[in-house]
Amino acid sequence: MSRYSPADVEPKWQAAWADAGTFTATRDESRPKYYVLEMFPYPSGRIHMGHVRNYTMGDVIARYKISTGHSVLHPMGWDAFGMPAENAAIERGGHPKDWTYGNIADMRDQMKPLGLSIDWTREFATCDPEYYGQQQSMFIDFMERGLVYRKNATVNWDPVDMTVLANEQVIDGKGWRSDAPVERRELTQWFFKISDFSEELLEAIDGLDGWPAKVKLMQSNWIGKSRGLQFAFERVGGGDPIEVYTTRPDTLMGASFVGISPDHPLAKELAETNADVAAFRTEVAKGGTTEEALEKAEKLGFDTGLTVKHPLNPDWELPVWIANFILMDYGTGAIFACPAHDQRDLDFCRKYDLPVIDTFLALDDPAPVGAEAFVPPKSEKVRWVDHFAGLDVATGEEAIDATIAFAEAAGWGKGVTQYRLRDWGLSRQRYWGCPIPVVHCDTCGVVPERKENLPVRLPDDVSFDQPGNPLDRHPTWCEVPCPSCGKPAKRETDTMDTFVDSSWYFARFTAPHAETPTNAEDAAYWMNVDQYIGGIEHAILHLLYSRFFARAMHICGHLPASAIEPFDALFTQGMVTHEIYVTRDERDRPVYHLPEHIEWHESGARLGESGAPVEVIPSAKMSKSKKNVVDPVNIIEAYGADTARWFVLSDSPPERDVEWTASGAEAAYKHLSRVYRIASDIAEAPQAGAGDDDLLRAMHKAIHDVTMGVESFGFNAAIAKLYGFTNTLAKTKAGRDTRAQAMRVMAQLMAPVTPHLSEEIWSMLGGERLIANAPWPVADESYLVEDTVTLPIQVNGKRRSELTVAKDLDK
RNA sequence: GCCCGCGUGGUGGAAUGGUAGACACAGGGGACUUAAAAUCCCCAGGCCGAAAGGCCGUGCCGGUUCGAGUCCGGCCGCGGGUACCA
Repeated sequence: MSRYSPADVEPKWQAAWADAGTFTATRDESRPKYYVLEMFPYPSGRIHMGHVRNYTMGDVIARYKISTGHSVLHPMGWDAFGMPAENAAIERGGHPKDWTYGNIADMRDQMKPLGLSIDWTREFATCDPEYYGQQQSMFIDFMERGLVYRKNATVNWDPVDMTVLANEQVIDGKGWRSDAPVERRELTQWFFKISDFSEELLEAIDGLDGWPAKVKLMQSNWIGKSRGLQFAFERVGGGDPIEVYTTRPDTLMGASFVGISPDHPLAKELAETNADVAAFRTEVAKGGTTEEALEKAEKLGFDTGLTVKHPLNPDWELPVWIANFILMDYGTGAIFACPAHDQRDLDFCRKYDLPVIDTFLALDDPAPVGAEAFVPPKSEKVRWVDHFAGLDVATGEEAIDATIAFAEAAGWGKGVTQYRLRDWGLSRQRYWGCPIPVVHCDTCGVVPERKENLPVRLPDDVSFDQPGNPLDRHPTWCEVPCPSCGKPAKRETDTMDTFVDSSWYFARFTAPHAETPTNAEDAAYWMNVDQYIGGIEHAILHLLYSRFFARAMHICGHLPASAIEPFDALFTQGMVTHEIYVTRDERDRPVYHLPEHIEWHESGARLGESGAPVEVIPSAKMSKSKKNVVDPVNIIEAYGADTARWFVLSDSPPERDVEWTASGAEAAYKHLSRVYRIASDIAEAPQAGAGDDDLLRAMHKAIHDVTMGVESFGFNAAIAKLYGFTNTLAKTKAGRDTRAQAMRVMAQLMAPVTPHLSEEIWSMLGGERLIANAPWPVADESYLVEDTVTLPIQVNGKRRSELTVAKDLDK
């Protein structure tokens, strides 16, 4: 009997699939199509366990769908633009292009031994000019349809390096290289008008039946529809009134002050003549631009000395403050504060000794405000002590509606629907991205490049020896004739956010070599993606941008109306996590270390090289920056791809995070070896022996359970059933033919997960052609019916005994 | 801060509101072997008990229910996102 040897078996069957063209996707109108897609990888250079888990899941689905008669599209590509390539060029020299394409070649080499059912003829990278040229063409289409525009936006500014920083490059409010405190600065940037689609994107969430509820909820909250009251406070002593927006107009009688954003036009105007205002604006411009940084920053205020009149009582004057927690991007950039009913407002008023009007809404009687604000519940009834809108006892919702109606009737305010969703800023002041195909002309203004001049290619001759965007410093690349008037003009040097690249790649896979972004027939046949699989970390941005892009592409004629929701079903796999190992450098900044460089001693974890003690941080998402990554290549070399595939699916439910530990791969290998050994024994057994109903019953149960598992992403449960079926098959006294039949079914049920081993067993036991093309087995229902049922006997909800009875009492 | 998840033996986990811990890993015991590896068999939530059996047990506190790991409310801990990481 031969030993199971993946090193011999796996390449053999990969060659057989390639010869047979088993995974080449073909448009075949006679068969139902199935498009399965995993979120494509960033070419970091090494595949990791998260990739193996992600692509194995997609592969299980793809292979299962092939065996159930579908024409399957299962492509792979590379999300190849982005910062790490530039960082590599800065740190180690070389060119981002060489680094990226080298990484792609390396990763492809690591991925192919996994035996994935990928149609490699459709592979592309987003940094291929053939891809980003089509993207530039669509950008121009979007411009023509008013889906793109320019406006000012805030960026992280490193005042020492004189460059824009990504949020990731801001560490504790300081630039990662310069260590200088970061400032917020306004810059003219390109935007997609995703906010025009707020309502549509929100409403359509309801129809996404194949999406996880949590993702739909996150997207809804992100779009953040709210109804509120917009009205103006008249200035005492004249001047432009201050427009405010509030979602809690029912608290208007508790107003304490009017607050404006530091970026509000009035604040900017005051800063021109008042040095203190200017100094305050500079002070609060410190720090990064993330919502988290803004929310967590100390709440700071500045009294402008201006006052406004309360809309319901002209004698009631409120002070106007500039406050750093008010965002210019949301609402009107101005609010009124009600300390009695909002904790943040209360904290602010206590800090700056502003008036606090005692509770005028209460569950029972009005009570003086202490340290905690009473937030009126939206759905519970509350006594409305002030009767200005004709209310007595009402819910918050009713009070809000009544106040809006009251204001509208009186003519001093109007109900307004607001969305939290902001337009998508796509400008990046970086080299390694898709160039924005426009030209700045002194005469004609901003002019799109002519389509016949696309792609606008990135120049190869750039240097990364100084901070900032090398395109800005390029001596000739920027100098172009105006596409409109032909006079000398300047090319746009901003490149696109890499989210643009990943917002339509799924459509490009349907016709990766087309001369236009998509091809109508191919898009009509293959779209939508039937099953999309990827990490939960993309629940909001990538998926929302893709939903927007599909709509914009439809408007421009690049996708059919049926494809505006491009992903029929979404599965968010959990992440592969690992402990993080850290030491500190001389400036007490963290230095991360790979797991393979750590040694474990009695005293704890130590660095292998120096023996320095290592701080162990609890398991978190595997990431390059934290270096808590494990290389699957070692496992594939030691045990084979099938073992790695089996292992990543067997131990944890696919939607949950899994912490990688070294143990387990060995066990998976032992199990696959055992299955192979049992199959070999059967193949060599004499042609004799009786049938066995128990074995057939177990076989049909396994078909049923595994099919259910594969269809519902219960891969770990399906594998547990296969363990059980293996135990049954190992112990059975059934004859050779029945055992062979059962083992062929076992091979088929395992084939989506362990395709190489399954092919080997299939051929060993007389299966015809390739198992990859064999039709999926169907469970015979008559074998699934149990004759008896066991009933628990419970007394007061506690199990006391059990009773086994025949199901059919007549028997 | 805000939004969204998750929390079950030593470990990964299983369990349409109905016998908690399937299936594995690690561990213990045994068989085979000159020996080891490999393989096969058995044990195994905690506590008490020789056993039969009993009590406790799904992060914590409370609630709904004949019955809660599962549903509801409030905490605690961990993770993801937070618009320039991808």
